[in-house]
Amino acid sequence: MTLKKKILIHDIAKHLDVSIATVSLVLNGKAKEKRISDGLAEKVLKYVEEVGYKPNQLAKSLRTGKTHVIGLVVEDIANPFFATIAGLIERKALAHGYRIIYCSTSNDIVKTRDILAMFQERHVDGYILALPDGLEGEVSALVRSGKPLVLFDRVLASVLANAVVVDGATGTYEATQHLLAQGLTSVALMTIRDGQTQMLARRQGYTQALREHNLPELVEEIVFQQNPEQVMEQMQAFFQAHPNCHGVMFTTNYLGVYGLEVLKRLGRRIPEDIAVISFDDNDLFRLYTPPITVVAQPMEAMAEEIISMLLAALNGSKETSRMTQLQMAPQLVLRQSSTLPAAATVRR
Amino acid sequence: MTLKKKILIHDIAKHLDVSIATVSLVLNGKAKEKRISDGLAEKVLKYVEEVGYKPNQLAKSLRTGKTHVIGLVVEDIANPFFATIAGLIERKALAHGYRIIYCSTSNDIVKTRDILAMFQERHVDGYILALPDGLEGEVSALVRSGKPLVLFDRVLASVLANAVVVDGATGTYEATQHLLAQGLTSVALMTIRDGQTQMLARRQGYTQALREHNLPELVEEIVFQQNPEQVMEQMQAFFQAHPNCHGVMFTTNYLGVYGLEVLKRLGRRIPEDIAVISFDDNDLFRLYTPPITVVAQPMEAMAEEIISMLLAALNGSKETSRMTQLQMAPQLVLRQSSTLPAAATVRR
DNA sequence: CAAATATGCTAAAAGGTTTTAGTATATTTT
DNA sequence: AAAATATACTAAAACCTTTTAGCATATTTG
Repeated sequence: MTLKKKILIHDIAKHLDVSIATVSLVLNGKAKEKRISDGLAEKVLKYVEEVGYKPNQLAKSLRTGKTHVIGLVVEDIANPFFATIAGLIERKALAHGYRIIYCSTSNDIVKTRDILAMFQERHVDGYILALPDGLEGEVSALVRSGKPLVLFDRVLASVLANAVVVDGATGTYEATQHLLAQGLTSVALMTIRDGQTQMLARRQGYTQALREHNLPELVEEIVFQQNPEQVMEQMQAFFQAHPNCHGVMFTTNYLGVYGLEVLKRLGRRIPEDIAVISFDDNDLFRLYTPPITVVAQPMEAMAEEIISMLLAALNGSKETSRMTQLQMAPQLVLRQSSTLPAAATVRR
Repeated sequence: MTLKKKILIHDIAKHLDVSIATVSLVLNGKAKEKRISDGLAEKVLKYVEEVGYKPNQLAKSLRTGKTHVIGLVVEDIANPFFATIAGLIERKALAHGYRIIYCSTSNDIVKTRDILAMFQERHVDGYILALPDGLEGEVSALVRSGKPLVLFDRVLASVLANAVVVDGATGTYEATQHLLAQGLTSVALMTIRDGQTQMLARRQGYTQALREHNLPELVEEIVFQQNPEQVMEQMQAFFQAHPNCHGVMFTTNYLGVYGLEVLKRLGRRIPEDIAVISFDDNDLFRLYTPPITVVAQPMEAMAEEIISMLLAALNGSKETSRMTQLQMAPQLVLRQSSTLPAAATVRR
């Protein structure tokens, strides 16, 4: 039960009767470069191993300015989309020696501003960000400062930065086409009232598809940051007000979940009474009765791209830094919820 | 676009023509204690505010040994249970000025050992841990070292530490009773092959209920860390081998999800052919057809207890430290999946 | 053989803060 | 009026590294 005092680089140096600098250089792989003899380097390494010395990361960070920590900002870690992407990012980051410190924004601008300031204070080496609208200034400043940074899921209107997003417009366009091709004439879009770019893109794909069929749009914007019951009430009112709407597309996973609950309460059969498609895939959609057609995002590939983009920025020279904007293709996963029984195909 | 150099405490002191110590003391609220005059204190505060000086957290941490970071270890951040609890913990921690740095263990002992070492290196102030078995030594050492620490979800057999867990035995006991009360005579338990304490408790509750009814156990242990397809194959084989099993209980959310998929593939009707209950609640279970009866854990309350327990340890004196083990009651949420149609009640 | 270069290592500064022990003056007590 | 105490600060050590500039000594070059 010996309260053994934390061992320091100084102790190593003393014991081996060399200077602190020597130990440090060896430990940081600069022995060759700084002409420490192989014999001595080996001796240092051996003793360090023996006593299990680990440099104090705080002191190291203070001196080098590097923390090997990546700040990850998501909308809500409890949201399956973000939880999944966070899990994947974490794993890949860890494999490259980086840790993740994360925060959820709840899409609250003030809270997010605080989070960014906090990350900065903590000297994170890089940022992976899915931000609410309204932080253009902060992010621009960050980019200008040369901090490695990757936006994902959504970008900020006026900010030029590295980004990995999904081509939501094409996703919803194809999904809407799929519904219209079956003869539906009244397809609604359930989205959120918010300027987030990914939501705008998803809406645009829907709009384009309807326009090509000369059909009117039917968009319901869910007021943001209500509690679940309020959201569902709004949806319920919408569906009741539009009994002739026989198809609906939800622009994000939690809207889809709420929507399913509402349709269930209303006793609407899927797809007989109303065809359903949601953005984002998850267990619920896959296993629901009937299984829900979704526009799935390529989670694994996105995580991979995000991390490698960030690593490139982390390792790259400040001077050569170029912004990369990557748009990935989503995948329409057809399931029963959007496939009308043959009889119905013509009816509407 | 001025590349303004980071302002330091030294700059503040110089500009106000006082010592660095004075500025530091004022900033840390020790002006009164150290008898800095009100006038000067105010002047310092004003100027600091004016130039927006923020102390370097690394330097501060190096000096004080406090980082205001909490290390959170979960099994898998993409698992809804852990994602939800993580989200709640994050919010509450933030409200108290603590940040979260998290890692997923995948129940891998070696990986977890690394994570703990990493947290230590990063000087986290406290730990919130849901660990795989086999790290008794590490955690004991951590506890002995006096580091604030709270285990949750599961404890470690031989380790005495703060902990917040759910009374899983009672949860499954009541759930099983509920099934047996309806006349079922063959109820299976689908659990994982692993010594995690929460799983053992859940199994025990099931065992006790069956014993009271003089019925034989029917336990299938899913081999850990297979891929989804393998898990489902194992389950499928089990259900096929036990056609007379008319009730099943899953001991954790992802087993439940896999189970539903398998039962669907097999065309078994719920609850007519087989009644289903799962541990943990989530959107899928709530909205499934039929809705799935669950043993729900009190997420919000657990998060609250975890954080307040950790904060108590963080603020408490080293000397007075007492271990608290808290067991919370889960809630059996009855839904259709476990309620047999009247006709069936007697049949079996 | 002197000068130049290579080799092998180290002293000390730097990174930015907190905190202890102490100093100088002002005030109170005896 | 001397001694004791209170007041208002500050100098410098401490936290633990990394890294630059430089110092001996050994080797090579001209």
